[in-house]
Amino acid sequence: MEVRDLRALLAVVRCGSFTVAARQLGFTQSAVSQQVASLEAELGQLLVERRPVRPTAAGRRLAEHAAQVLLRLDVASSELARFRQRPGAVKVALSPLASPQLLAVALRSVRSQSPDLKVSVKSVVATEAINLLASGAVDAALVDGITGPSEPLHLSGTGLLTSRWVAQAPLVVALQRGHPLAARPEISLEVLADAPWLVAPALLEGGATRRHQGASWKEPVLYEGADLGTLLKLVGAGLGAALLPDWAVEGDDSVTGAPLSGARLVHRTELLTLRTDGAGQNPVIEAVLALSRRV
Amino acid sequence: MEVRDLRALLAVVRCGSFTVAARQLGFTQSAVSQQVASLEAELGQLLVERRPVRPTAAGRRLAEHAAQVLLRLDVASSELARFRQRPGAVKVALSPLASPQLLAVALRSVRSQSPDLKVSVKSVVATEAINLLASGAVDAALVDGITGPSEPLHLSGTGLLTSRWVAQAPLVVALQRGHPLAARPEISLEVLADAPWLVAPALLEGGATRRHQGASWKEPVLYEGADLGTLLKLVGAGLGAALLPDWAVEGDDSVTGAPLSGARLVHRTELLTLRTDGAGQNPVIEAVLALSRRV
DNA sequence: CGTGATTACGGTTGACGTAATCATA
DNA sequence: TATGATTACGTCAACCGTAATCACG
Repeated sequence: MEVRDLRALLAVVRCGSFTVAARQLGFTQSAVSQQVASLEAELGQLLVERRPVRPTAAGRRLAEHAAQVLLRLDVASSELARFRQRPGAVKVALSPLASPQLLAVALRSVRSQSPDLKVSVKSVVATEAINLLASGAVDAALVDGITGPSEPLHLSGTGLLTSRWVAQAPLVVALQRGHPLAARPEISLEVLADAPWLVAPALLEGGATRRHQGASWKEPVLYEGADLGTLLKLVGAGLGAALLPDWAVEGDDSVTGAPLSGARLVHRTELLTLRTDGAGQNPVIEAVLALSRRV
Repeated sequence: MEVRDLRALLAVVRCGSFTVAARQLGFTQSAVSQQVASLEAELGQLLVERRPVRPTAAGRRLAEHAAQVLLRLDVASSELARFRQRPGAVKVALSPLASPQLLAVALRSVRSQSPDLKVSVKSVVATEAINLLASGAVDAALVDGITGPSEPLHLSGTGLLTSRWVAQAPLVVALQRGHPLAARPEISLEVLADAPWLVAPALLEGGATRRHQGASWKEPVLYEGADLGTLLKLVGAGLGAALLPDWAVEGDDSVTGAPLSGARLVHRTELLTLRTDGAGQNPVIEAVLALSRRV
């Protein structure tokens, strides 16, 4: 089981083609074919069907393992690179609803203390943050999501990274102002079962909510963007209800937020970093943590 | 980053010697030296100090990653091997206090339904079970431990394996019969802070208890064996108190179990298996799960 | 037939082992 | 000085690319 072969398998499974996988990897089609064949020989079974190129059950499973192995190798090499050189610049990834206030205040305090430090912030979808950390493109990531009050956010690559809880906010059901349900002091998800529903996976991963809503729920309207203002306008226009952290609905007059009852869910943002194990910590991380402790 | 090199690094770190690492791996000393050197060149930093051979901070961290990567590769190859051949025999690992009753009943029912199936059971320390599963030496493992009522057992290799909750029992404080504290209806851990304490890591991993007992606790007496009878005799002889599942103290007349209060902890056993994703399930696993659902 | 995967084959690379060298307890 | 890691170097395996072949749409 060579790393190279696993990388080839993963690329082939993802691309659905030896040719384009080879292009991606910088090999010839022939080489990739041999690499996959070598895996198949070693394991004694077919991993991808050819013409059309489609993974077998075994191949699909091995590809999952391969993805995790390669991710960990990336994380390892990023971590080790960080052992070498102390950071002169700090890059932070930020998912759309990840308490930007917190980061803003932290950055201000960092700027005042060490003005020569280069700081850059990059906005990303939550699930992308792990890859950025793994590849070393960012030093830390503030990501957010919906979970139970004492559950961690479960992101795919967790365990490799350290995640620290940084902020937590109650969830509200965002409704068009004047909506009949908005009068209630609290709303349970069951009440909304038949209401139209807006889902914005790029803005806020609602993994936990999927589990809470039964099969009886309507197919939600999908908003593929990551812009909060647009989503609020859609809600305000009566297209549907959305689940958001309470502070997110403050800005828009056409939308009201009704507290959620029943479903024990919260909005949380966590700070993800590579495990650097002491030794020369990142000033931005320190500042964010100091703030979150005070809040 | 080659798998071979990572394996070499890990062996060197574990053995504290290039020579014996090489013997373990079936290489010459020279080869291992070159493999580690190759890693060091690639990462641009020293991973192990020589004379004496000791990992640097970076090396230690990389070795941790390496261990996880190699474990996952083992799991992958075991899983894939299982895709090939349907099992004619079933091997189960069992940690010392992992509800043996459950397995016994399950095995009886399996024997009656398919008498031609070879079944073997192997007793192991809980932490060893993962390696056995990964190497393919066993098909399933019943492991137990102490955690919170809704927390999973956190074992190092989890995430690679599927773990299913199979049984749960209240924890009791095992005390010498006639012990002054035994008269109480319930005992909190705080009350026992100054009492002598018996810890048996091979018998029952008390990971969670470590967190619950403050620094003020006495250094516990260590019992290195994995034999419940012996531990109970030690308790009965007044050597100290021990934390055990309630059914474990039934057998011995010199010991009583007092229910635990305050600390929200339980004893749980979980069934660990490779992810086989449907397709030809293991009859023993099915039987154990069927039983646990009934209980 | 044409696109795309496999197989055949040669060149080059690089990994391991032997043996000599070096360093440290 | 002896044990044990590194370095030098030759050999051999294997990996990749080119090119021919094969198979499926």
